[in-house]
Amino acid sequence: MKEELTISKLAKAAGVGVETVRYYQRRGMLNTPSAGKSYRRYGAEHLQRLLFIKRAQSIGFTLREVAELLSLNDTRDHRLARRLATKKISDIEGRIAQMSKVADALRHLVHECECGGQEMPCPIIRMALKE
Amino acid sequence: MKEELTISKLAKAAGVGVETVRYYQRRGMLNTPSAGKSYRRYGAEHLQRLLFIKRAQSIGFTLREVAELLSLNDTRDHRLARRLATKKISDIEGRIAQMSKVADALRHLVHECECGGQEMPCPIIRMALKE
DNA sequence: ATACGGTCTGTACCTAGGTACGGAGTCAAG
DNA sequence: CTTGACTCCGTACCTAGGTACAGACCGTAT
Repeated sequence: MKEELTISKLAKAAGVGVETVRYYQRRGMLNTPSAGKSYRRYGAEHLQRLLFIKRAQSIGFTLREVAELLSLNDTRDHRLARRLATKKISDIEGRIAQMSKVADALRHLVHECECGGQEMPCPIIRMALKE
Repeated sequence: MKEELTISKLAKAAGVGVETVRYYQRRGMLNTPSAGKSYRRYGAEHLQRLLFIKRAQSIGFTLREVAELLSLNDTRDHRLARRLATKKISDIEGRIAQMSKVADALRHLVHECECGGQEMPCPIIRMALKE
């Protein structure tokens, strides 16, 4: 593998800032290649890892969880990875269910609000009061 | 209306901490009744507001947005409340779509991992790399 | 060979959303 | 009337997830 990217190229390729890359390194989520008296060079695996972090994060994983996922990869413990992944799946399902309910409620309220006149209290505000 | 609750009763009723109540007051989201040389007393409307904040927050509104919603309620600007709610709906829909894709991918990977042997690299980690 | 711009290290700062604490006043039970 | 619990107020601190320096060093185009 050619280690060809400087840190700023790497950051740019991943769509993050240089400081963010360093931050992940500080958190131990991204290894820091040795500099050898010059600048560090980064390769495809670093980029992959950064993209992984970004994607997992955008899904709603915290950095701590992302780190956990990454370390599973490193330990090659398939069973554990499966357990975590399975747990994560039900997490996600739960969150989706929650969010669907909320979206439904909001849709209903917007509709109700459109129908009601200006004089009544806005139903969007009242929504949150009842389960 | 009877203003009967002390701050700790109020906080408890809403399921938050006393300090959190004060924090919301500092943020101007909850008014601070005058103490009149004694302890402040809180009523049902304070509790309602606190519950609103909690619920709206659990839905994914930031405190800033919650404050905005509350002030909308105060100004009775239905159109703006609707716009906010509508925007939030598409936010939520987007996140649901994202999360569904991820859940699917994870399910697929868990299956694949269960079928593959220990010797192959765990596919669960590889997931996030491809769209 | 020097100037300009990127890198490295360390530390400081930022927003969001709280949480904790110190010191003083107040309330209510015994 | 004392004691213990609660309140008030101001300020400090905390985690998460970064972002921004400063000062020194490196590397490349001119």
